[in-house]
Amino acid sequence: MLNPDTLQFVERMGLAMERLGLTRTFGRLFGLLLIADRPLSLDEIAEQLHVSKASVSTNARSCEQIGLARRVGLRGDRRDFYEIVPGAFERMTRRRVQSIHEMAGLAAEGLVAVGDDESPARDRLTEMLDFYLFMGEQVEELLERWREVKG
Amino acid sequence: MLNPDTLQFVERMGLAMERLGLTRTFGRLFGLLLIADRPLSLDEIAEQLHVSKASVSTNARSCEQIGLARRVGLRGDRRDFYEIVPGAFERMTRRRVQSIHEMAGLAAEGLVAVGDDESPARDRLTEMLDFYLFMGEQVEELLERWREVKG
DNA sequence: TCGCACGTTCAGTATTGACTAAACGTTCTT
DNA sequence: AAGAACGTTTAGTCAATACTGAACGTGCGA
Repeated sequence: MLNPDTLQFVERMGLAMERLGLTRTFGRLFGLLLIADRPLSLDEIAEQLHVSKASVSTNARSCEQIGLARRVGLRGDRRDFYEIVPGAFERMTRRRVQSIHEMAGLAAEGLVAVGDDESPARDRLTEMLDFYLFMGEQVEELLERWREVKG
Repeated sequence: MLNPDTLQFVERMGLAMERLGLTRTFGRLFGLLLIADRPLSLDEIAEQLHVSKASVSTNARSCEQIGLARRVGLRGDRRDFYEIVPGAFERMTRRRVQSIHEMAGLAAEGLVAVGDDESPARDRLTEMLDFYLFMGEQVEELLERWREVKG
């Protein structure tokens, strides 16, 4: 059973993830794995979260595919156990950097669409392109620096 | 009428925004205002986007409240016209930096929940806290730098 | 003062999508 | 070989929510 503090942590992680465009259950799963002191099986997760095993199965797998969690085996047990991978947060952030690059790409597309003539639209799109190119590049650098120190 | 390129731009912006947790119509509205060479009225937007004026009204207002667009008046016209505010992308990014700080806060909360004993969970949460503190601080600095150069 | 133009709001609708229960396939165990 | 334990898949349900049409309030203009 989870104590009140961890329970609140799990719940808040659910809400936070929801705000990031993911689902609440996914966030809760991620939070649960974070505060677990050992890898958890599907049934354990389902019980703690009060959701069906089917839901846990899909969510855990997508969590794995995104690169935030991984399956591990425990000797003498043929169940799948899940745990958070080291550097999961870095991974998560890299995913978000993708959207920065996407915005830069969109800006370039927009510049083509508005043509070469000077216009407020062109100015805005130029600002957009500059901003996201700058941000994309710099955040990548931040991740590099982090990796050097901690990785 | 919109040419095919701008139409595609608007549509892709809709999809991109959707991926960021906002709605498609909101994204399309934002995209339309971006490539417009003058402020647009509610009816104009509704016509271009093929959505009801009611939907445009709410979306445009939320766009304004977020700080991405603003209303402007045109002489001899009592309609509301909307345009993108300068620095809208910076604003948008600042909103996303919020979630970084939130994650740092969650990590701190998690550390309290797991207690002082050494454990994998504690290690993970410590890594989480360090990472998001680092990122939050550094990205703020990036925005400062951008503002110095461009703002 | 009426009528019109405009923006907002509200109830209703439709769509999306996450979750559940049950069936299924597979792999161990006895 | 039969049965149990697991994970996955799928059809179906349910809730959330964005959008629509219509009514409403407001202020301008004739």
